[in-house]
Amino acid sequence: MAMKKFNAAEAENRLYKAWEKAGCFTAGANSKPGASSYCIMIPPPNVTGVLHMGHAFNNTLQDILVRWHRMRGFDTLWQAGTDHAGIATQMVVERQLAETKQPGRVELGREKFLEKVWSWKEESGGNIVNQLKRLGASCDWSRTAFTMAGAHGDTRTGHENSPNFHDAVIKVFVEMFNKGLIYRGKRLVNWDPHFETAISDLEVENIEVAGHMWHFKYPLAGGATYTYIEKDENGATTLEEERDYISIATTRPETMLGDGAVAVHPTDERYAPIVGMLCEIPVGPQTQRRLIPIITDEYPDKEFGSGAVKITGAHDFNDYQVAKRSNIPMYNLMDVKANMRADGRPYFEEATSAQKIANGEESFDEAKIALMNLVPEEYRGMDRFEARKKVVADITAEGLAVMETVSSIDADGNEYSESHPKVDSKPIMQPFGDRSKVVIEPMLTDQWFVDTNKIVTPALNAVRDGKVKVLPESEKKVYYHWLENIEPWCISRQLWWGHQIPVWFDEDGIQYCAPTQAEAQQMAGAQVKLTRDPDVLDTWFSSGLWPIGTLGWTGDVKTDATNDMLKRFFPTSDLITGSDILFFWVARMMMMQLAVVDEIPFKTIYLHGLVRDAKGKKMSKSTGNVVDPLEIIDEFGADALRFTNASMASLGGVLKLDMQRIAGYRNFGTKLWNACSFAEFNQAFDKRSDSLPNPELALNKWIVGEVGRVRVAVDTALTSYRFNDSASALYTFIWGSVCDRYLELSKPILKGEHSSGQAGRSETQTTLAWVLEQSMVLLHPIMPFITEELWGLTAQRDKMLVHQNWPAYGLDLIDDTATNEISWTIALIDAIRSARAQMNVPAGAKVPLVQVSNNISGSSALAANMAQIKQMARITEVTKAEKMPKGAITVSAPGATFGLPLANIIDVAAEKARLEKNLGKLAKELGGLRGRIKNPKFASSAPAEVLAETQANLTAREEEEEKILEALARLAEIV
RNA sequence: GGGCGCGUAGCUCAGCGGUAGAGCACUUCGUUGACAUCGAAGGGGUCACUGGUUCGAUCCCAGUCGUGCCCA
Repeated sequence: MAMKKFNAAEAENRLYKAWEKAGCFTAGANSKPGASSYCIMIPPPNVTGVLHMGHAFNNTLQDILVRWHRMRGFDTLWQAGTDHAGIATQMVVERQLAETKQPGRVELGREKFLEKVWSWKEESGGNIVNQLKRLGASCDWSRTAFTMAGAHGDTRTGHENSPNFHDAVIKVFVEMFNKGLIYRGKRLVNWDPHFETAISDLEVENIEVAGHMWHFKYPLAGGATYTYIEKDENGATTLEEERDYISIATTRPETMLGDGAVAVHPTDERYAPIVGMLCEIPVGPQTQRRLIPIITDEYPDKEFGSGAVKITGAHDFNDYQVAKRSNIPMYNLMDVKANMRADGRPYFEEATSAQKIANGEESFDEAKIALMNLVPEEYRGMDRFEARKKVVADITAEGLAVMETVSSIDADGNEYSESHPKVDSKPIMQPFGDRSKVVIEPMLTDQWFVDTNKIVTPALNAVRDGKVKVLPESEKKVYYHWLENIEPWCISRQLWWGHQIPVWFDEDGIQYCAPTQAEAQQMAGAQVKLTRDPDVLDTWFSSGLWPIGTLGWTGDVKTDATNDMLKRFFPTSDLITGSDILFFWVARMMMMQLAVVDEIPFKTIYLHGLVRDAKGKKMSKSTGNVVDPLEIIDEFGADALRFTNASMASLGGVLKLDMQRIAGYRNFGTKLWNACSFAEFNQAFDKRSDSLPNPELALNKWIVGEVGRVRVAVDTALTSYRFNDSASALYTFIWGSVCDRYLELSKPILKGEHSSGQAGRSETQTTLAWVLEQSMVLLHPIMPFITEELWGLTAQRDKMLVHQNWPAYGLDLIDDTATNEISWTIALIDAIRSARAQMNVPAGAKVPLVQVSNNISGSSALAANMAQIKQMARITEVTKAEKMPKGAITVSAPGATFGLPLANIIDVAAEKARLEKNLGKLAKELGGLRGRIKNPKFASSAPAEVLAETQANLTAREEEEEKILEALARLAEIV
């Protein structure tokens, strides 16, 4: 059978289908009786997702581990699935409705809109799954789970066998609610005005943008004045003036309308005289200016701005804390679109109430404050950024902006001064929604929270105690830091696509939490009118239950006790994911699993960084450096991409994707292919055997030992998650040991030009086939396609390679005598080749070799490998001589000296240069070695084996030096 | 500002107390029946800097400089 070139595009598709058809990836496939289980939960990609390099990298590592375990006979499950991606999916479907000129979400209403989402999911939800298949991912797709499975309207397409995630999520919510782990409250949250929903702080990106800091005067009430004194470090007065105002600095003037106080630091002497007084917010109708108190708080930084801070509890996280501490009312100024509120009573009435509250003449509570709209009429309904401009303009027009005088020189060269409002241009950190990209508004709203403080401890302890291992270890610190400072988790989202919160309110706002409306009704009583909370749960709340949810956990003790999958695969084994979602997902899974079933979800967490471009830049659409893994697969094949991923995956390493490297690993696949083609041509596979070869020839014994060595190297590497080490061990072995050495050395034997004759040829064929088959086996987890194809093409097989048993042999296969013989042979060939090249002997020219001295083992190595040495070093014949012939150049091998008589072609100067160069290198090494040996402290402190090794090294180097010196002396004779 | 990490060959990266490694790039040579997606032979490194620990430091410790990420 002639082997054509490997056609990745065709073969990958065909092989993947064959694996799937044969059920190779289903849970437990290829497991040995009584095997331990091994399970990886795929980090569920967004159902809206398209495969990017991060997925490709991450899933390659998972697939390597999964295939490796499966071949080793573990009861293996790689659990597949996607998450419903609340915001992203709602966004996609809304955009599609707009593009196709269909009625929008609000017009459709909740029920109809969700139908649209489900039908979108049916059509497009499987894209990412198909893309993962192209990578070769050997997930159990028959178990594909979905975090919205079982929810109202589920069409059960693309996740036909998914456990009912909805029921599980609701069950957990109700249980946690009943245990007091979930509560509802009015809190300041990150509000996304585009999607009109709360988002978690993890979904906010803080980006530095060019901003401004305005300085305004808040006049003191009743025209009060005080002496404002500024001092330098030495206490000397630098400024003293009478003021009737307090100066504040802000980057957000529009929020002044909602100010509840001005705060200064308790130790700030400048403002001590006016603490406790009232000052006026310098905006809004002049007849209705609100007065707010000047309070003290630790928060203001005396050095920053004027040292006085306006406090807007409803629109700033720091102010919120200050307001809470001092019981300052927090007036919400904006609506869900972050426009200035247009609801409520006329401003006059609201402001009057607010003033009474500030004066302590009127009591207030949260609900009352929430209803109040302190936006003056002329600002109502305005966009927040427009409102900012207007506030600045109005205050400046009124003369209440802090002014500064700037001196300039006019066109005629005359100096003049101008007064401007003081505005500092400076970079400020602004929060943006990671999906919407709009500026996030801190908003005071009613939301549901998980009281994370109550469930965080077990998650911390599991890692502290080592029950859960984190790799690389440095990530543990990040994990601790976040969990030790954990904030309540806002889990409600004002969206429609998601698990609707199972809480009903009666007309008094009493909460009834139950799995169904009927049960809630029962709790409330039949006559009570109930309304369900319209909000849905954060997607991460459901993906936080991924490990138990995908395995069909129900929360019913009896049912779960009979759940075979749960028993076999939970807790799972390894979790592999990007370190960027350590908090989003990993930490939450830890907390949730421990809170719900009191077990760790996985034993090892392997975290990796972001895949970057070749120069280390983040891939982004705006930079235009995004690499599409599918295009890479089209061009180089999935195996090349996978091998690249594996070799990048050093623990904690930076991932820089370089196309040249991918091409190199594509070539590596071709190299193995060609080696098999060579073996095929030499009928090696006709002589294949399933048993371990037991050859006579040192060459074959040697390579068998090398196979043992590489198997140990691969397993050691994978056991410690050092994917790069396993890739490089295989690369060096297959390309270096097998192709460059073994194949070349086997050629004379296979061609019948070797003294071992037919017997040698036969055992070499058998060994060659075995070596290549073992290469396919060991390489299969990283390069599944080309190895499976070779496996199928080179012989009739009982099983596909994907289910071939992983070998157990090891270093016991190494035969030291054979290894020495082959090392010696290779050393001699290399030495001759090197000398030839440096002497400019034409590559094709064959020359004789003279043996001047050789020890016993060297002699037998020479005899046994004569044919190989002749061919590979281009030698005509080997003769013996007592003395180095005149004009010969010296070539040495361990324990032996040879000469290449090149009298006619030798370039004395070149040879002298070559020898002196070698001498120079040796001198450096000898210097170091001798220095160490001579140092008495080295002898007394270094371990014996190091001592012996150093001594042996020195002896060998000295011998070499002697040979070179002799050679130089002979060279001198010629001249 | 706080936390974490990284500075090793032209480039991208391994290594990590005991003689500096790989791939790519580069130079020279090569149609030897697996392979030019190849082969052979080479050049190229005070392992960022400064101190310290040690018989011995690229590796451990401290500091400096540069650089990246995360959180304020």
